[in-house]
Amino acid sequence: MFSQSEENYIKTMYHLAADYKKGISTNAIAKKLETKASSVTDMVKKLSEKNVVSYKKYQGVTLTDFGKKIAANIVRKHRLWEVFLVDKLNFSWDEVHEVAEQLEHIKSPKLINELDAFLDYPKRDPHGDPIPDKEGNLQIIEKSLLSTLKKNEIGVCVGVDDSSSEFLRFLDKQEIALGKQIKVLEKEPFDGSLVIEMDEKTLTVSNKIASNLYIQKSR
Amino acid sequence: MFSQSEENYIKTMYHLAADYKKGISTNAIAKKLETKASSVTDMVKKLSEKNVVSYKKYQGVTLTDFGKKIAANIVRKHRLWEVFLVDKLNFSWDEVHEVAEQLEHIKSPKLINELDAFLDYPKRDPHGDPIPDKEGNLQIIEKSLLSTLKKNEIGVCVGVDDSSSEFLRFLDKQEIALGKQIKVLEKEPFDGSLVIEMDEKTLTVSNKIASNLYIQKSR
DNA sequence: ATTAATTTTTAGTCTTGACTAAAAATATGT
DNA sequence: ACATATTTTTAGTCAAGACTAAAAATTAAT
Repeated sequence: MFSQSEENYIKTMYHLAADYKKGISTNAIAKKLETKASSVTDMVKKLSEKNVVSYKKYQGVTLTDFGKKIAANIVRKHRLWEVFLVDKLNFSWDEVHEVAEQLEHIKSPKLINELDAFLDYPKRDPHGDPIPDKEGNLQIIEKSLLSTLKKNEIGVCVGVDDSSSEFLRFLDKQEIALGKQIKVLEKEPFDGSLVIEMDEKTLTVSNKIASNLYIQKSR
Repeated sequence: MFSQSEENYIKTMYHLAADYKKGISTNAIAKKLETKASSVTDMVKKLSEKNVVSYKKYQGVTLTDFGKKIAANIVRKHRLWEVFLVDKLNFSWDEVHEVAEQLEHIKSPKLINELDAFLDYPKRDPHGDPIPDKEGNLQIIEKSLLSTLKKNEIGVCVGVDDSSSEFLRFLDKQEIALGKQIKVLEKEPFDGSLVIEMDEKTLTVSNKIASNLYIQKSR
């Protein structure tokens, strides 16, 4: 059994793993967790003792298979709770994160299995991120940043990269949501902004927006 | 904001208050929390600083009005989560306590208000205990232990005193549940056992059972 | 009313998880 | 390649919350 603090480290390393293929730096972890590198070193040593991570001094950290399983389970819980909050309790997608950060630490296998069933086995959370199954596997879909689509390409909005409240609320205001079909009408080479068609309406989005929206191309 | 540990102390004192009208002993708290009296003294000092309890050395502890409000809110959360677990997630009434002990510490006013609405504003938890409202008030009903009923008195089962798994599972086996109508057919003076009628069937319950079941008398 | 028994508090220690400052290792720039 | 900059680790503290053992206060008993 792991403490909340340990779980937060494990989850953070899981999320950082993609960007640090050959070992996550203690600094990167410290930045994400808003703590100090020295604290990270301490924790990493402890988790190494528990076979959650493998770690050689100065060489960065990687999750073991065991660690990955623990992590996937925490992420599973986090995302299921997000679905619950949005689908059942009228939370909007920019309000769920903090609460799910707390709920993900509740320890009860029955609770999470029943919750999964109650929500009808959702595959993705409200931001479009995949929910790991009980074994920790997650279904990958090929998605592209809207900014990488070419003129006249069409796709469906399937996720966001940045999920800050500001960005999510901006999307709400523009009525951009998961599942919406988007077609690229124009690409402005100068600033990278895009003219897109959505709901039979035309709108312009900046490159910054387009670089934070994931689209599953249709073909 | 209070730590989980502080909240556990506050809740425990709230429950003990009924039995210790003029100050709760540190020993009583220690027993309930399965800790040592010296640890309780430390915590009580801290909570006294925060105006949650009033405390004079060697004289026992009482919750302040502020403390009572905090406590009622924790109990409210605990009991609402219990309703959720039983009504929505197929938990049985003997399985909910531990999980609710964890869930009661989640901090989010919106979460608990929405949960309350989602559950359709329940008034009692799965064991028949009243759920405090947002202001911390709880609706009292007059209830009597089954063991105090007289021959031929009739009532409805509205709660349990002991809510250990063993007792609750025993009740399940006998099909005794909240809302069931019970009539006392016979009282055995020798051992205090009762012959009761329920669901048009007759059964005998020991005094120990009858002293742990609350009945609202009908008249 | 003293003594004895019990309860409560104090004093000091331990663990977890954080911190700062300094030392050690690695990375970078010319 | 070597000096400098950056990153990482070590060493030593700190606070929260628990513990043990001893001291102090209260309660009980004769």
